[in-house]
Amino acid sequence: MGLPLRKSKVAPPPGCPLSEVLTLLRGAWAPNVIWQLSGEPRRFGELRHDIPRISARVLSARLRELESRGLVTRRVLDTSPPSAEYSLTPLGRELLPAIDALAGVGRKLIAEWETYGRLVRAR
Amino acid sequence: MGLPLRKSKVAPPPGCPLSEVLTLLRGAWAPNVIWQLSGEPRRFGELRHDIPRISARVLSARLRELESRGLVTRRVLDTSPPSAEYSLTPLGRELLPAIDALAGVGRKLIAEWETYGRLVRAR
DNA sequence: GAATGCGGTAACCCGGCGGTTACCGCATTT
DNA sequence: AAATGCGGTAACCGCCGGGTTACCGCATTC
Repeated sequence: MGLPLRKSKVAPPPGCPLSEVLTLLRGAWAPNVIWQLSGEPRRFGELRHDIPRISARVLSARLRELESRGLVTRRVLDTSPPSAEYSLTPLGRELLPAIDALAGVGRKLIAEWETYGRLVRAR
Repeated sequence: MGLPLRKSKVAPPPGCPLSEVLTLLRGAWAPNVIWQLSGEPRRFGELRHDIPRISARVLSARLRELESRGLVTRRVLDTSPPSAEYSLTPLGRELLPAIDALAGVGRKLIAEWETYGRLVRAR
């Protein structure tokens, strides 16, 4: 016989908060950009240089996304040719511990995959 | 004059760990699936029911992904028609604190967006 | 015997994301 | 005068991720 459905006890949506913040990290290169900004402010060209395979198009997109969500500030420098400097806002910095936590799990995942031969094929 | 390039001081890649774990969370509905599994084990139909708009195709894909990475176990129950039960592995459970941290930031983000009228348009 | 519910899988299709290329104005360099 | 570097943007384009639909075998229910 089939089993009766058990109703979920956890809150209906994970709350959008998780999804919201994941949309920010989901775009290509987003984590790398944030990571690069975790230290000193960096200019567009520096970011391009430090994330070698990123395209200007996407870098620009990511930065403007993050800026519009209040995680990153853009400051135009009075140089010529004009250059721009990006840095994390305090709000943006709050992501760092969470990112560290994720990275920690990532390390464990990788270690585990290596010890017990990798069954991983998918993806 | 243009500024001289400053070289990045942070490790070249964020280490793949972050990227690795984000690939797991990046697929549609992945966070919701994990969240639902954070309590008791759940069956396929229950998951479909509790994540109303997910399609069977994607639910199946996410579960097999997570299983192949060692985050989820699948147990076939001896009932008829046969049913399957999914639960988080210990490794999978390690994600939960990190996810909580992200959700925490998510809540702050949302709060902030609401207090200071939302400039958010993108995405 | 037909319909229903279980746990999926296969095929099709469409939109959007991201890579590539070309181009912008401006100031310095050659 | 031409080329270079800065910080981008616009247009084009291909791919694949996810939604939709159809279908599977099996056992119980009507």
